[in-house]
Amino acid sequence: MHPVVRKLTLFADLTAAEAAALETTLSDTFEVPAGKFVAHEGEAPETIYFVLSGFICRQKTLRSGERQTLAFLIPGDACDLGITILRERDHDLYAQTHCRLARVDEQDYRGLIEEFPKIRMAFRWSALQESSITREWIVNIGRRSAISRLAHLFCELHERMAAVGLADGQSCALPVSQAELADCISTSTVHANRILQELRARKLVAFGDRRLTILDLEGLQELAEFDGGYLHMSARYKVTA
Amino acid sequence: MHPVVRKLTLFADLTAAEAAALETTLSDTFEVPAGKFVAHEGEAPETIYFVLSGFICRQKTLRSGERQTLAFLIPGDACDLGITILRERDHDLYAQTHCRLARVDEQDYRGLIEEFPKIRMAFRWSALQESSITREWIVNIGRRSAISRLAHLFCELHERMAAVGLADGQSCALPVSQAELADCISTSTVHANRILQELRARKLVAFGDRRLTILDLEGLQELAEFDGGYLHMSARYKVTA
DNA sequence: CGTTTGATTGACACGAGTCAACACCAGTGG
DNA sequence: CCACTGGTGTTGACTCGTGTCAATCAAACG
Repeated sequence: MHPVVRKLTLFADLTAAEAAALETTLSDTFEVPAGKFVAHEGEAPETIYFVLSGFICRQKTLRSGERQTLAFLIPGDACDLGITILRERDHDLYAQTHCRLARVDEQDYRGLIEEFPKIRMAFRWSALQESSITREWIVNIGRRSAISRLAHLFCELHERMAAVGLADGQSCALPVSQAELADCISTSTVHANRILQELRARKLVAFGDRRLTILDLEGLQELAEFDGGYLHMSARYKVTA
Repeated sequence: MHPVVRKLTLFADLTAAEAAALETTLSDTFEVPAGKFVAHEGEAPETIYFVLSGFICRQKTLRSGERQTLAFLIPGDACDLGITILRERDHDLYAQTHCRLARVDEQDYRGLIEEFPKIRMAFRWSALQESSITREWIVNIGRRSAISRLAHLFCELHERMAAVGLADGQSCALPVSQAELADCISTSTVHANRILQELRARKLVAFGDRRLTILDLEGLQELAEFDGGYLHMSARYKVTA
């Protein structure tokens, strides 16, 4: 199934017609090699992007050169709906891995959601979910210990990957270096390494070879104080009408 | 001028008809005493709120009882546009001060933005601004020292207050205890106190009596590495058509 | 007036950053 | 085929920013 269809299906069942229209709108795709920026802070946003495969990071870089990752965008995620009304981007989009993206211009997007209100609702849900995740990152970075932060990040990413069918049991792709994990949880690289070793030593996760495997989900969630409610992915939200 | 009109005017000049329609839609107002929760995590969101006066905080509380503030909502700010499609709120809304809010239900909001596309655009801008602020908080908490964090928070709040006409020169209301500042910048109360004293000693700000006064804006911004671009408030964005 | 809330201060502990070195591996070019 | 390179992971030693605990003080309040 198309990754974006799969994602939106978490909120609402789409008809064949809706899915087809969505795929048509997303037909202008392109690839980005790992390590490239898709867009830079300060640029004028021209189009909306959707992630079809690979990992995209939102991030900012400080004057000191330190980086802070703001979000992971995984296949199915929309990227900056509605942003075209802004004059400048406020952060960078970075291709963590080789990615395939779809480029959609505002007109086509508008046309799509006007014709299919359920798709509009689903995108609205997706945007609310992203806001919620961003807020949870504030809590994570602000109030949890480094080891809990990393545990929480792992819980979130695995749950999101699983939700769009990209997890293999308790394992999913996570093609991220330890330095990049550190940029997510706001620690130094060295400390991220030590924390990761601690998680391994506690037999909570295995991480390496660009994959994350959760060995003890309950233990990990307990350590992270993870409650997936903020992801708003429970089937209860489903709109079928 | 009505605070919400004032806020949206930062993005687009509203006609008299648009302003009037907006005010009509926002006519169902109510008050909340300081210290009360407007809404709790886990509740089903029924309506959208708008802040007419006072300060509202988004926040989450951890099991340990520690709190993390996620955002300040000041007069003119919309609160959770579109949230009614979610099953549960993912965080609390807390009245920092005595507040006057407007309650708008989804139908009325929908009607308003369908009739006035410019208002829809302006709310969209407002939502994008809030997302951007949330991301900047991640950078702030994650990558800046405690003193820079507090300086940055002060820069942001003053600029936002000034933008909606609620600053008196370099001074604005900031009815927040030091413990609450600590909840914003993710430090302990004790450390927030020491940091604040440091800012005072450096003659950068005066803070007390529920007011913030910036004594040296350049120095404060320098310390905070503050660049207001992320607020997307430059007049360049104005839509007059 | 007691009581309470918020601000302030000092002493001490500890989590996390920094710096530096080293191991490992995949390329890459001679 | 081997030396060289750069990126990534790992480790140890040391430093320092912040948290914690506890006490004191001021102002607000019933």
